Amino acid sequence: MASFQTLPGFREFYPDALARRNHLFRLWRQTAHTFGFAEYDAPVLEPLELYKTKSGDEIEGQLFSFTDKGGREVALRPEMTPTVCRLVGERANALKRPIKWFSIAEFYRYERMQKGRGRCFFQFNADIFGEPGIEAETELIALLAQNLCAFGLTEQDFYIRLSDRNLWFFFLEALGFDDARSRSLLTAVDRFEKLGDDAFKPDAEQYGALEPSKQAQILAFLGIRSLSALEAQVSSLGGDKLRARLDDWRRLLRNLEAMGLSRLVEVDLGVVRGLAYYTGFVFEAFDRKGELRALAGGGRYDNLVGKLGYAELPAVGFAIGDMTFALLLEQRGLMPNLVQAPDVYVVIGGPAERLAAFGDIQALRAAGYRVDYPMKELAFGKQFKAAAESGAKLALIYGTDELAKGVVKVRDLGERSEREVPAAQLLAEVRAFFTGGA
RNA sequence: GCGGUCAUAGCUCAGUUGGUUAGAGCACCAGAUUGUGGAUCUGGGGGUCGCGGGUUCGAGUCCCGUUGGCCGCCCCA
Repeated sequence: MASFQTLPGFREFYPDALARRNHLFRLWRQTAHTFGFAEYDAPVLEPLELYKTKSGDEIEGQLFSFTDKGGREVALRPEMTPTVCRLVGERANALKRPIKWFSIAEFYRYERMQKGRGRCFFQFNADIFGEPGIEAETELIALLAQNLCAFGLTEQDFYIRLSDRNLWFFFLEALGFDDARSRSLLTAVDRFEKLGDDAFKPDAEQYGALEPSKQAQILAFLGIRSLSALEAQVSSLGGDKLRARLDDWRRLLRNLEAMGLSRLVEVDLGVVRGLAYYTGFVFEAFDRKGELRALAGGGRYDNLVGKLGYAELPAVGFAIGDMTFALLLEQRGLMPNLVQAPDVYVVIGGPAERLAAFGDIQALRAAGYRVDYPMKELAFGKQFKAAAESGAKLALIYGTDELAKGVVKVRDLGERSEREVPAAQLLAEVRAFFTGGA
């Protein structure tokens, strides 16, 4: 046996696996269209600098990057956000607002394999550009929810945690921290769920120990799980920025409630989402059981288009990864059986009958029916077996008798009934079966 | 990058204290079966036991290395 292996972390899609993948893509694409998002695509290979500009030089260690034959430093795309920012930035003045775009694409990261994470994966990405208000967040959170619900997932299977980096900064400012210290504390907040109090150690080492009362306030803020608790804690601090931001929260949650999404969305200020190019609301979808890594994540990133050298343009976006999502669907028994069955299987008596059948086979295929037939001469018994195994609804029988009479025998494989149809009426008969039937 | 664990047919696995030519089920192919159904029976193909080295009269089995999978840590845009 040849000894070529698939590269580590890469995936092959045999027909059954590709059928499952396509099932995800089909519903995601369909859902995005119902929300009025337009699909785009872009290069798999980009200048390395694009990602360094967005995420910093350290990012290179996690990229598939190399120097091409023209001496260019390039990388396989690890995410879509910088690319879509470039696409929009280039034509920002010519695009109708709001700009609502989505894509389904493959990404590459040079990382260690883990459950729900490989070196290549697909993501559904959706972004709205040009809308600074919470209307954009409303639309995207609704799209995220529907993109999961479309598969039969409910509030028992997943939920969306909603947080806000602005609110955190305003809050920490009100507690008397400057911007740098606030960032450090946010890192601690981000890790608190995993590390507990140890999460604050790096901050304390750099800036000195945190006053216990302030840490208590931060932890209380982190623990907020409802709008009313949020209002209570913010009102005690006062401050115009906080009050205005709280109003954004009220309006966003009211929108989501009106859309019937309250059960799916939870206030959770523990979500800050790692590398901080986010500038406002952030949200992540998780499975309810908490067994899997994040299903989806996103948020507002108003500075990124400008940072890449274009005119400032507000933006919100999120992505859903295919691996964790497929795991969840399979766990919940929501991955349908996706066998590709023909509509019609043709049973052929011999070489002369085969030639007669070919004309009809082509005509039926041209009319849009899935038609299959045995490639070799086979006994009738075997052909009917093959017809049954294929999953076809209908068998067409071309035998010596039928040919002599100028008819085709049409057998309903479900009901095990059959009748003879004049050859000229075959297409009409098949059409009647599939439109009138079921 | 670090740690744990595993690797025998396309898949799931068995393989005795190291002992002839490495097995089963499923799947695949063919026949029984040249005019009617997913069954059954019979037969067949498919393995340098992940790869390399070592110990031994003898290694799928023991030892070392390596590659890869899985799980976790770091990271997670």
